[in-house]
Amino acid sequence: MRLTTKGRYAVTAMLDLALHAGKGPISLADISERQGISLSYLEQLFAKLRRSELVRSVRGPGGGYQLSRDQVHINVAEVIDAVNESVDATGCHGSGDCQSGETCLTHHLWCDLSEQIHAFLSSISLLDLVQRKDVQLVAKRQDRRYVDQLIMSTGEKTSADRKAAV
Amino acid sequence: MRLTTKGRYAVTAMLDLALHAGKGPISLADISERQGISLSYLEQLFAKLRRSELVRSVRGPGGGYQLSRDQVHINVAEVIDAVNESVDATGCHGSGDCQSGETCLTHHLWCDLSEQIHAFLSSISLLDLVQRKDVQLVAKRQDRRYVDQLIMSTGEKTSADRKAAV
DNA sequence: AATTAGCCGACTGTTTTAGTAGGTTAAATA
DNA sequence: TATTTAACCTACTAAAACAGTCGGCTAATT
Repeated sequence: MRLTTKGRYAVTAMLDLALHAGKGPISLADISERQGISLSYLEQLFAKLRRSELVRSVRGPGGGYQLSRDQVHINVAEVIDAVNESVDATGCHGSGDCQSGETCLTHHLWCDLSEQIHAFLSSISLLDLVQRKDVQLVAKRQDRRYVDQLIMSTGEKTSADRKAAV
Repeated sequence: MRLTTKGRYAVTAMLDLALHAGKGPISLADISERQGISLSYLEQLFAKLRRSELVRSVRGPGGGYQLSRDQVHINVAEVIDAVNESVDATGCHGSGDCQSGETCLTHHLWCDLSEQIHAFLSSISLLDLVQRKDVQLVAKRQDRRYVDQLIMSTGEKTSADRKAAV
C-alpha cells in the first residue's frame, strides 16, 4: 500500500472541480494554478480519472473537466484507486498466498487494516469535503489569490473589474 | 505513507518472537526459515528494531533476539514506525505547510486518515495477535514444517526424536 | 581453537515517483 | 478561414525507495 502525492493530488484536483462545479468546465491550467500542481502531471492523472469515468472532458477553448457524477456519489477511495494507488495493505492483494502459496502469519492483520482504511475513505464523498469548514476556508483563500493573479496579468484595476473577473 | 514488505516483515518477525517467547533467544536464522524472509534483510530490520528498543539481542552460540518488553506493551504501530515506514498520510508530516507554506485543500483529510490508521494499529498489541485463532493456526503449520525440516537435515527418524527436536 | 550468531557497511537491480518535453487533435472565436 | 485554446498522447528522465546480496568483523559459547 502507498499513499503519496499522486493520490493526494488526484483527490485535491477532484475537490477543486467539486468546489467550482456549476460554472462550466474547469481547465487543468486553473487547477494547476490554484492547487500548485504541475500541469503536465495533472494531465496524466486526469487521463486515469477519465478512464475510470469520474470526470468528463470538454475540448477546445472554454473547455476543461467536470465531475461525471453528483458530488455525493464520488468518494475518496475510488479517486485514489483510479490513479493506481491501491488502498490494499496486503502483499498478496488479498488472495492469501503470501508465503509460497500459503497464508503468512500476519495476513489477516493486513486484511483488517485494508478494510479499515477502505471503509474510512469510501465513507467520505466529495460533497462531505466541500461542506467542511476547513476546506471552505482554504478554498476561499485560493480563489482570492487566483483572482488577484488574474487581475495582475490582465492589468485591470478597479474592484468592479475584480468582481467581473469572478 | 507506505506499507510494503518492509513493515510487514518487521511485524511478522516480531510476532514470531512473541509466539516463541519463553524459550530463550530466537535466532534470525530460525525466523528466516519459518517466515521465509531473507536472513540479511532481517538483520537490517532488527538493527532498527534494536535501536528502537523493541528487542534485546544475545550474541554467540544459542544467542538471538527477545522482545524487550511484555507482549501487551508492544503494538503494531510502533513496530512499523521503527523500520521507518511512517503511518503518516500527509505530505507535510502533519505540519500543515503543504502548499508553499500554507495548508493545502486536503490537509485535514489526510490528518484524519493518519489518525484513523494510527489509532487502529496502535490498538493492536503483539499479545492480541498471538491470541488470534488464525495466527495460531498458521503458527502451528510453520512450526510443524520447521521441525520436519530439522529432522530431514539431522537424519533423525523416530517420533521420539521429533519430539526431542522441539 | 572452532563455531555460532549478532553486527556493520557497501553495493546492486528493479520499480515507482514526480515531473518534463514535444507533439497531435478537437472545438470555439476573431 | 486562420488562430487560439485546451484536451490528449507518448516518450523520456532524475531521484528515491525497495528488497536483497555480499563480505567481513566481533562477542560469546563449546
